[in-house]
Amino acid sequence: MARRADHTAQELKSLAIGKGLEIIDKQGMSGLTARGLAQAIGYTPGTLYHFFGSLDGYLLVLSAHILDLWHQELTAKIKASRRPAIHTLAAAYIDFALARKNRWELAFARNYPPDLPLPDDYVSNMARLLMLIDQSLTKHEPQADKRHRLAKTLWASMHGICSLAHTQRLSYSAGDTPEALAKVLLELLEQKKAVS
Amino acid sequence: MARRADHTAQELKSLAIGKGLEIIDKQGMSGLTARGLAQAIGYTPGTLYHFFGSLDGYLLVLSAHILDLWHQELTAKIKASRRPAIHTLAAAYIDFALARKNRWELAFARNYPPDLPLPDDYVSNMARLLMLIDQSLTKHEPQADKRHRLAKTLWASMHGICSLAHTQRLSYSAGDTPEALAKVLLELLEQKKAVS
DNA sequence: CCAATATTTAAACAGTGTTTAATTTAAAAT
DNA sequence: ATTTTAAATTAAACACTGTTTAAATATTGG
Repeated sequence: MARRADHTAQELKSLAIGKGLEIIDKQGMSGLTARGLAQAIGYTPGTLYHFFGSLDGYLLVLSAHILDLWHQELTAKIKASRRPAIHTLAAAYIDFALARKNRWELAFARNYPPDLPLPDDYVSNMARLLMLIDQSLTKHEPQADKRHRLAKTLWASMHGICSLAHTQRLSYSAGDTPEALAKVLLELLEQKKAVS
Repeated sequence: MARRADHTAQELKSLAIGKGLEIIDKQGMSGLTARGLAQAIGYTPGTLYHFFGSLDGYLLVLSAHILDLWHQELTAKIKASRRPAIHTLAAAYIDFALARKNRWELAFARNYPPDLPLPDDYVSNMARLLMLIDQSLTKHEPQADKRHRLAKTLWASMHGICSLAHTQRLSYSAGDTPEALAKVLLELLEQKKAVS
């Protein structure tokens, strides 16, 4: 058939994204299967493959959407807070990774086959998040190229802290919580300020 | 049967670990299946389940072995090098994560069901690696509890850098390689020294 | 030698992502 | 208005996965 006239191509994609987000929030990554998702939106797996190419293709579109939602939240939080943006961002990253770990796992930690190209939306939404960090570091590093690299380093470091927490590799003994480690990291950053 | 007398229980376990390492090096994680491994050592999947409980159980034993091998390498490298140990360790971590990415992925990045307890060997071997970092930081932070937390933070940061590189989320544009980011991280550490 | 226990296997179970070919529908062309 | 043409949809099968089961086989201790 051409489409069933129930939904346009765009409607169907939105439907799949919305329902997928719901499933992931409730059941985690392992609860999201091609058959399950297809049934939940009233279609069959073949239709998903027709529009998204593969389950990984679909997950990358969903990831881009998650990054977009989160970027909106973050900009609002930065505006609303009186703390330095870099502290707001660090706290928000940890909160996201722990409180919405299923979204975090999909958007930040999932591993895809290397030949599958990342969609433009995913790449640009990720770059936009990195820019938030970059902008919060103007006082620590005025030089643009150095600042950009510093932003990437801090982003990767926060990611590592949350990644180890997520995979149970961070023993919380002696109060070594993700928050505590992030504090150590930001203190290193502050001392840089004091020197330069 | 009781065992076939081909191998004792210990021999069979060693056989499975050795062959699994070989498979992972050559074919990556996706190449290591219960059926494939069983056939490669001349047994059937049930035997693996008898000794390891589950495939995840087996993979954790294999991970502990990988950590052990790598700890030996690192101690040798530190002894052989005249550079500060922390620099040797950072370079070695990146080298391991990139040049032997399949081993790194299994030992450091794989996610297990939260109810499955990590074997003692795995936990202690991981702690031993962390101790190497800790020991290399005595000049940066003489106070033991603070130093331990600093070690964890640096370890997590290096892990994050390699994790993002592994999952293709680190655009290498502008020369932002894992090595370059590690350099930024270590510079932050050096400036701490200058202050305290 | 027999009974108890440990090991091993074949087979089935319940799923997974994906591909195929056939079918249905809508839109475009005549 | 009718016939092409193309797109969307489905059911079914394919080729795997990890895991469980029950039966069969060996080895060990009595």
